[in-house]
Amino acid sequence: MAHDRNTLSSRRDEILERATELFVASGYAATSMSKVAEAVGVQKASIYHHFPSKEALFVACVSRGYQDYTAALRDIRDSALPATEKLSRALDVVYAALTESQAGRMSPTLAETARLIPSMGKTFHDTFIEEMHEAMAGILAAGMESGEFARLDCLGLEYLIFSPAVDLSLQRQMFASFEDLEERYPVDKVKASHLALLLRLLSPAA
Amino acid sequence: MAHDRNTLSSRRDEILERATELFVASGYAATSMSKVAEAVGVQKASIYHHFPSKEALFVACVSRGYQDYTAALRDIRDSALPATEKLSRALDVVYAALTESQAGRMSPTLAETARLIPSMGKTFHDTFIEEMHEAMAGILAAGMESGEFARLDCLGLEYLIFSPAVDLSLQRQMFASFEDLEERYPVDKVKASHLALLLRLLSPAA
DNA sequence: GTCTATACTAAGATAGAC
DNA sequence: GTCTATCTTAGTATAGAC
Repeated sequence: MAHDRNTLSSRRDEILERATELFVASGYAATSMSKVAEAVGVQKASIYHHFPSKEALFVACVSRGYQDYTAALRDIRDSALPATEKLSRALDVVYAALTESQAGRMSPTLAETARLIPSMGKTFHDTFIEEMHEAMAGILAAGMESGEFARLDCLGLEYLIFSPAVDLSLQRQMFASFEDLEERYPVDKVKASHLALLLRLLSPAA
Repeated sequence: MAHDRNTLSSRRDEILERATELFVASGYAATSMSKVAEAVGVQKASIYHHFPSKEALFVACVSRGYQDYTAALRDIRDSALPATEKLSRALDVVYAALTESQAGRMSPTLAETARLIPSMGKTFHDTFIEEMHEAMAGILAAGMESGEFARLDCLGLEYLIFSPAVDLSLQRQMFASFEDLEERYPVDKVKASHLALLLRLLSPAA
């Protein structure tokens, strides 16, 4: 909220960076404050000078990293593009957020942590899920209004749009150790197939 | 593989039952062997007489509970029903497996554990995901063959079928503490909307 | 703001009596 | 097969010097 004077400047940012890497790699429980300290190259007690608890550190790690994506989705919604183009670009953002970003690659950890730390779940829901769904709903509504999309039930429709990316993100993490990960869970192929099917479904011709 | 003489008979089964409840409620890391022992009403050392490690106990908990659903899906595939009816019943099974069963309600825990215990991930993938996808692929192929379904790209299609249920299961667990959980993430409504959209998408008329 | 040192707790697991 | 007792390790977090 105050200091973006330098890039990855302060010790605090350095801790967030290393801690995020560890949470992504090993999950919440298996990431100890000792390991974070070791990765940063300071003593454990120093971490506690910057963050009051492990929980607070984790929340801080998750909070950075989604804003860019929600903002990008809102920009698409507010653009003057054709609805099909909006949808295509929106899918790009959703898949990027869930499979490329560090926060997205924490999906299993996030899911598991959200219920154990209710405040975590609430924050994540309000600042990411709600934001993304709202922007996507706007894109769909505009397309239906203009006649570019068929008028369909939006409840299931939003699941058809978001869930494949969520599921793919999850499976890529769950089975990250598989040798044939990229053949079995290929982001670009799934996204392309997904988009084609959505456009067929949304086509007003039928 | 050997003993289904009585229902929930042995001490071993009792341990599995209580441990599963705890894993569902608190996740893997927060469920200690002490708590399992306490829930069963025995000493911790006794648990180790039945299971060599916490990891083995967890694997055993997950392994029981999915077989019924994969079998049910195969039965639907092998039935003589119309393709649309098969799909409808298949969705019932998928949503039940993911939102009603104890194993399904472990979805965040399972996701987080699968990558930390690669053997877990492999087992889960081979005995559940692969089985479910194979049966569903059979249902779709038969429908396309008979002309009841349009011939569509099966990669994205399988995501459109499974992922909404996966996502819903996940969110219901992540946000289980929300007061408006049932209004926000209603299983029956989502399932119905999901099915209607799938039938539209698969309609060969277009 | 970082260090050393340590308090405190609890985990997974084992030994050996009964 | 269950118990009591214990080993070993490691975690989160804090106190207080520098």
